[in-house]
Amino acid sequence: MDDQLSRVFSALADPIRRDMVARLAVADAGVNELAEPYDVSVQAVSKHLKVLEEAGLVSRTKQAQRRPVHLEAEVFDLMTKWIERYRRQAEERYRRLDDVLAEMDTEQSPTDTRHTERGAS
Amino acid sequence: MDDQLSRVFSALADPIRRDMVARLAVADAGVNELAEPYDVSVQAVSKHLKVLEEAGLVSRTKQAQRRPVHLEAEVFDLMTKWIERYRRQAEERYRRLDDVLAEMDTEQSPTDTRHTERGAS
DNA sequence: GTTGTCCTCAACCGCAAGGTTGAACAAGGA
DNA sequence: TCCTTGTTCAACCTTGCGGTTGAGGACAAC
Repeated sequence: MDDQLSRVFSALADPIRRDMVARLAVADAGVNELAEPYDVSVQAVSKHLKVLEEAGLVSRTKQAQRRPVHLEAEVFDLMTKWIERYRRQAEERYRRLDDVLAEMDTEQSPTDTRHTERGAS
Repeated sequence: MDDQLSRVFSALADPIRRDMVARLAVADAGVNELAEPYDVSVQAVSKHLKVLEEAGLVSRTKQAQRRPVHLEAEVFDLMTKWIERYRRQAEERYRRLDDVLAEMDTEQSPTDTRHTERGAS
């Protein structure tokens, strides 16, 4: 858990933290406000926020005695880049494999053995 | 750690597992082959693969006594969708905020810059 | 058969993560 | 001043994760 990518993925592995990110995408919020929907203590939520902050996903600005939490969307790019890189690489592999198979089947009927694409929801 | 999204994020939070995914994007591989570069036992790597498999990121096909590991790229879409959704939402917020600020600038004197908080709604 | 290779299962260990409660701190309001 | 609100810190507990070693199962080669 040393590099940023690990911290970001790890931070988003928790359902509560993902939900907090989802809500912070709509509007900034204080800790109490954030803690309200969940069945855990405010201190637990404060810990979750610390994790998100250390991952670079949120920032807290001191404002009076409140500490509004703000979503930092830039870190998302880090993940997206990582994901897209290897997904594209894998898809490229399949494409090449399909080419090879197609070449082997030049005399035969062109059966499409391509992998299912973009299924999940 | 019940839903798939949590499993995927959690699986990719580990540097070794991310590296295995990176290598599997290039070519399928056996467990020993995968374990070779790392300074851990083969059993540990086997456990890592189990985590990746339960996250739906890889599949293992029985082939003789070997069990080649294959990367399943579809699950990446699950993450990308989640990430893009909230990033877009956050960016939309900033865009609207900028519009509001621009509107305030056009209607008021540009010396009024003390109110810079990015408040909710 | 026996051996060797590849892999997984089981039991264990150390440590960090996520939860709790109780106390403390900072700042506004009475 | 004292009280209330919002938040964090500290200590603790339990669970799960990543690592180990040792044993065992499946299959190819001999």
